[in-house]
Amino acid sequence: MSIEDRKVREREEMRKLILAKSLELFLEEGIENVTIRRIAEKIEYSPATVYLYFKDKGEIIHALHVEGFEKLYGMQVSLNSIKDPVERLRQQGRVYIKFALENPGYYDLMFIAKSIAEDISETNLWDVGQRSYEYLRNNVQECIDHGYFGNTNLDAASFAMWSIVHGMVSLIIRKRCLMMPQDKLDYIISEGMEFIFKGVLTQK
Amino acid sequence: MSIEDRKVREREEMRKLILAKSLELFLEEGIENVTIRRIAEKIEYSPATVYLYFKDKGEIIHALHVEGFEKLYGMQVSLNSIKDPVERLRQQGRVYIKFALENPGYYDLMFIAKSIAEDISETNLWDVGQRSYEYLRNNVQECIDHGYFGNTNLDAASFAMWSIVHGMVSLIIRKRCLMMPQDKLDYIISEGMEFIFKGVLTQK
Amino acid sequence: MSIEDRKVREREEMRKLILAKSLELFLEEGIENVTIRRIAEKIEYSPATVYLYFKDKGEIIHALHVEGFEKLYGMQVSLNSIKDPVERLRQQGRVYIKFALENPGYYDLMFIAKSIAEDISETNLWDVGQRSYEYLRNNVQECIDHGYFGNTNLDAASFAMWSIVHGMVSLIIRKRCLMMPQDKLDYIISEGMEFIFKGVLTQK
Amino acid sequence: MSIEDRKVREREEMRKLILAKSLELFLEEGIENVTIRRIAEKIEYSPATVYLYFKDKGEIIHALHVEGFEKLYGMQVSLNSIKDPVERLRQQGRVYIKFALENPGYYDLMFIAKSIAEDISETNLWDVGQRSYEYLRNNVQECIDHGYFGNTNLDAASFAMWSIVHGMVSLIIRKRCLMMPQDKLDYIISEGMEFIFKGVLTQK
DNA sequence: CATGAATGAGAGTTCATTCAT
DNA sequence: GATGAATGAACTCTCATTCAT
Repeated sequence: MSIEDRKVREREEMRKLILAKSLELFLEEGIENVTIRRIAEKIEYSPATVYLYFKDKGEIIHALHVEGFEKLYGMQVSLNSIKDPVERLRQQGRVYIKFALENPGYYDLMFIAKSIAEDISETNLWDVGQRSYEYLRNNVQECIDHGYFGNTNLDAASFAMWSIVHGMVSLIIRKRCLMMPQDKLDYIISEGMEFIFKGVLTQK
Repeated sequence: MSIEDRKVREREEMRKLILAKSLELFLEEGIENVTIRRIAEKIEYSPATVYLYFKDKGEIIHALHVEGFEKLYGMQVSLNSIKDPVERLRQQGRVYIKFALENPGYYDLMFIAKSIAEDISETNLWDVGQRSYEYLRNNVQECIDHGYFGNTNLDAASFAMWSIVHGMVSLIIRKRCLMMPQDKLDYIISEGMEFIFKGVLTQK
Repeated sequence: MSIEDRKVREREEMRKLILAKSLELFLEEGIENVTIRRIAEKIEYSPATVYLYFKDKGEIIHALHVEGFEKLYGMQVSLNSIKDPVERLRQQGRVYIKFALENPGYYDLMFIAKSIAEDISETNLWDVGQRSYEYLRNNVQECIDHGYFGNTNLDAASFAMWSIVHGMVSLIIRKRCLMMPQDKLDYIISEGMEFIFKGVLTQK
Repeated sequence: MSIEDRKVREREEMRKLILAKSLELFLEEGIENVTIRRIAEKIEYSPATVYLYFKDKGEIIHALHVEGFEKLYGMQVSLNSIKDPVERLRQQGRVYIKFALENPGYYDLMFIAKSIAEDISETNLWDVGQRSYEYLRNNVQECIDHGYFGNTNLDAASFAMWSIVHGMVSLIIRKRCLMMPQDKLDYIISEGMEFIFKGVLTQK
């Protein structure tokens, strides 16, 4: 039994290694420019070896996708303990941005990259992504229930809240903010968030 | 003279045809998957013919880029006549979204696509893109001058306003909103915008 | 009649222009890297125009070939007035080297370039080249008749004399002498020639 | 171990096959007309396979270059045992000609072909070629030291000796001697060499 | 398990050449 | 006479993928 265990474990470690290095490459080179060859080089195995662990390039991307969504969801639920729905929503925004800027490779794959999008509807991939949106939506509902946000439509408010954070991080990740003072980006982000937040909160 | 005129016109039309079809391809296949060969197929000419009108693939992308920014800027300045800076800003948001959703190919290239970003800083390409951001920033400044937006930092507010519209359209263009009722997207967008807008306006 | 004359003359001038510029290109870029496009650019006409004056690239090369041989032969016969066959041979060598180093484009084409060689046997191209060799051979025969060169075989001596000059200039033209002091090349050449010449002359 | 050995051997054999066939092509078609595709066809593999053994076309040419110079140098040093510098020089000439006519592909690449020449000075490629010339130069110096060759300049004599052999073989390799009786070429060469040699030796 | 070897397909690009105007 | 437009064929090189070992 223990031999088999070890093999399973080793196999799992190899998969993780491949995924980790692939993610690095995605970020460095852009998703379309990542080749099996380059991944193989990075893990210091032959290209053929990669195929022993993943059916093809698509499967690697898919796996990273799932990982990313799980990581994000994990960060989200860690805020469950915050009772006040408004404060929790604020922190949700903060944590979302944190996740994106600390894991731009994952974020790119999950919310920006193109080639993936088509497959999402075909596979059950979105299920796992869906959870995060539901989570946000529930949070917004709670805020509404507590009397904040005026009489806003739930979906509209949820989408708006998602859009503001996604807008910020995706502009940064895709390098459309190079004209801004890079050392003040953190400040601009949090002030901007607060600017939006203060506004939507005061709605009666 | 008219013969020469015709030739110039035909040449210009061919360039436009190539650009138009290229843009379609960018949207359908993603920027990295657009090849000279595919463009040639789409316009029903040989690959070599494309090179008679554009030096290389980069020039095609660059041309589309410039076109897109000019189109957007044109739509922006068309709102100059609106006196009230707040109303103008609101309409700016609306027109930005309209541009993006009606020209997803251009928008993708300009604000989402990856491979382009690096070259932007090198060429004077960004100059023309810069204008649009400056335009927004000036509009926000005017709003602040008129006493709206409280004591918000200019850059933070500008970035936030840009982020909200970019967030919305980029999530839609990159197909991350497929779980939402597609027929209600327009409603969700405008309600969402209004939700944000009402909030930021009331700030003292 | 004079109109036709003018046309013929103009045509001839155009051919000369094409040939001259082609020759420049051969030298600069290497014979294989000369393209009709580049020739066209240099004469500031369209590529199609070149085809009005020459059937194809091969014909241009062929024409230059003939020109070159005629030029060389002209320089050779200009030494006819020298009575002493030995002195005449010495000057022949000098003039051959002079021709090669002053017209490296022609020389390359005539005696070094590859792609030409095959066609030589097929066409009557060699006839004109042949003359020059015959000329040398006759000169050597005269020297032998005058008692120089000992009892050497005519063909062997002729070939040797040709080889020494060809060896020198072809090593230089094809850049195999870059390790030598370039400013002393002229000296090395003439001293080397004299070294050989003095030797062969003294043979009884 | 023997499996690995075999693989190394097979790899080496493949490299040799590619080099050998490339050399044939250089000779047949001229260096500019040798394409990866043609090489691939000749070895009956796909073009991509060639890239498994050589980084690019340049590397193939470079490898052949080095091989050629080493082969020639090897033949030169094999004459070290000859004590008499004059006799050694005579044999040097003979062996140089032998090398060239038995390995016209190598020789062409090393001393005639064009496109290579430029790179020579840039890389350390010439170092290895340089040796051969130094070898000749030293031999000439020895002859001078022994009182032969009169008061000739060292460089002039060396260059002349090199030119005579290079002239002969390059005229033959580049097919400029088709008008001579091909079956007597060997005789013409050796008689011609002797004609020159006898002469330069008798100089006091 | 790991891989070296191999390849078909396809990328961007350039060329000599033709032809209608 | 001159040319703009067009193209088929060829180029170098890279990639995802397979398979025998």
